[in-house]
Amino acid sequence: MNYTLKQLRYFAAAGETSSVTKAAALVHVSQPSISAAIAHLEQVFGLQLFIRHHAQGLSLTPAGRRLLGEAKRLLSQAEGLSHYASELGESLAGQLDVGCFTTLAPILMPSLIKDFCARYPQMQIRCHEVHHEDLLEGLLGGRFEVGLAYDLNLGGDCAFDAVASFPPYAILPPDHPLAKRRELSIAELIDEPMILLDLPHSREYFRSIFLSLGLEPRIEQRTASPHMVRGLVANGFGYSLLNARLEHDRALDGKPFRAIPLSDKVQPLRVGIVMPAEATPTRAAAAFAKHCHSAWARQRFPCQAAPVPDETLGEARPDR
Amino acid sequence: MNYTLKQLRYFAAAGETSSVTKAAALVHVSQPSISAAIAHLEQVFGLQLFIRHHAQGLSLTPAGRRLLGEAKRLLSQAEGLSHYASELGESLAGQLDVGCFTTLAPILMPSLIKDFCARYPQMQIRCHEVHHEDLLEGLLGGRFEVGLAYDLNLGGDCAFDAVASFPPYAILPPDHPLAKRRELSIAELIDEPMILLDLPHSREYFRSIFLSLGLEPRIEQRTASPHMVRGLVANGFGYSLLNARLEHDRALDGKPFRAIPLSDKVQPLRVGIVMPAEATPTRAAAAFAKHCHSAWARQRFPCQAAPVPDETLGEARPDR
DNA sequence: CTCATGAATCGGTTTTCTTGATTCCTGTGT
DNA sequence: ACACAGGAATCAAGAAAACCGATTCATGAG
Repeated sequence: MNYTLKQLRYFAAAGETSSVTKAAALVHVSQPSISAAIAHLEQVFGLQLFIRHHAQGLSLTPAGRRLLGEAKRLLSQAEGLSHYASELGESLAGQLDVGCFTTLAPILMPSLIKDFCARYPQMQIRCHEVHHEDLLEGLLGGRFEVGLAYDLNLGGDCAFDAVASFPPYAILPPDHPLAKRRELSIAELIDEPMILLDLPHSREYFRSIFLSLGLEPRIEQRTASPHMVRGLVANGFGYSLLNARLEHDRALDGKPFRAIPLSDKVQPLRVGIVMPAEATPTRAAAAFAKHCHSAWARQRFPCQAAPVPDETLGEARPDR
Repeated sequence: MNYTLKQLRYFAAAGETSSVTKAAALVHVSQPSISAAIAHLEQVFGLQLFIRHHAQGLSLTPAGRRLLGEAKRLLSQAEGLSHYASELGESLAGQLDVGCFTTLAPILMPSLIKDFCARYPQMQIRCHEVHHEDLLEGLLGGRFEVGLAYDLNLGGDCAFDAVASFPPYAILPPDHPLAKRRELSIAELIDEPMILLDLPHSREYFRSIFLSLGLEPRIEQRTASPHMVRGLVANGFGYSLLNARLEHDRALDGKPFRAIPLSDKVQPLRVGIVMPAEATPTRAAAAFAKHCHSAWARQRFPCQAAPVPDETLGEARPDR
């Protein structure tokens, strides 16, 4: 058997007023309740808290007086916990853990974080660069509150809130015969050797693009790194398709390549906020999501993605 | 509406096991109880603590994880309070406030405190020198836990536990004709001028001694200070009766006097432990009371009082 | 001696806690 | 594809407790 915060509260009231009746008035409760609470505490502590003066109120015993201080301290800490909890839910202060798809992170997050923290100086964002599976697992496992990723293959557990759309574009070696074109169709490239960005989900995405046109690419090389793709293309191994575009069209080894929009109507890759489907987001998480939307609307990112058209926005969004 | 320590306990268990069922087993309670507690906390905090994986347990949200730490801290503090309370009641450590009748204090308390603290090194005694009324008020008002005083006129609110008895003795100027006697009867002194120790209760006590013999003293001077009484006697103003005896029979001005036992069968003044009647004493208080008894039995005090004979011991003692 | 005050006690009522049973969902093994 | 096991939510019912109004009891004041 143990005691209750409520009993402590009643005890503290009685200790401060030296009267059961006054304490009852103070905490808006009947006099027997106070009496019972004190009796209960005295029983579980095996300790006399008050000495009763029959028609003259109470006074604390020395032990009771010492306990009163501790009790009040505990009560205020309990109240502090309550405050802390609501702060966690409502305030725009503290730490927000964001999981971001690896290749997207260095392109998007720095300016997002910078602007977000400028707007909410009390907040600090910790960005975790993870792969798709880790992102989902981390979101569901509570390591992150928000994720930023492509909408490939999210399970039903996570809701995707599209923010920007990345149409695929072709990249070619600068000396390629088609490299001067303003736009290209996939059909024109189909016989060229292709470098495939071979990541768990991107694989299937690019495959679906070719399938939708009834074509089959001639895959020359496959690599899991976008930088490697650019390097191979810049060094003349073939063409490739990518979605995220860098500010300057150069591979990491400094060799240039050409990026050319596609004329085909193909499904763009969408980037958006990912959150656990049924979880009610924290105010901070919601603010971050909103910030992503407005950041995209306000300024174009170096990656040059188009804002998501209105009719495709916000689907699969959690309803609270 | 507010939360409960029990709910926090259930939440902590769930947070640590990441499972409602395991938590239920951990705290020996049914699974719906855990579920309900979590739901309640989430409601009052307006904050999602867990995300539920339908057939796969729970995991904490970031907010929940942060709250878990605070919750566990609060819980351990609550437990600490409980421990502290039982310590207060049971342990022989900490502070014990003793109220002692003013004139008795410098005679009795120093060695009592010294021996008590030697036996219980964790304890420290604070001695308050007070008058009779203040002693009773302080005991009932909770300023002291134990009192040491004469048994004069305690109200029914306080119980007296006799420890030692002080038979009255006469003091005379050294050049008085009767000063060389080994003992005296009051009848022999009755025509001499008397110095009365005129304190609230002692007054009536000395009066009752004379009344019981059918005599009336010839009161020459009255003073509220025992030291003053001795000074007046030593300077030849008359005789007096006192109870507490000093180690050396000299007034504060250095003048000697003579102390002579009385041959009359008069009621001695008893000294004892005073405690609120209905209060259950702290272990420390009980230990102090016991210590007083054994100290008296073991050694004679400078005041030369006799130990209380068994048959008069312990009357009006609280029954628990 | 009566009255006012204040705490304890007592029954009855309402609220909350707790629990077993059930349902619902998901992952797994056949 | 299917049954099945594991696990959380839900439900209804019963138990415990908290709460309250009324009463009682003890004390101090007038």
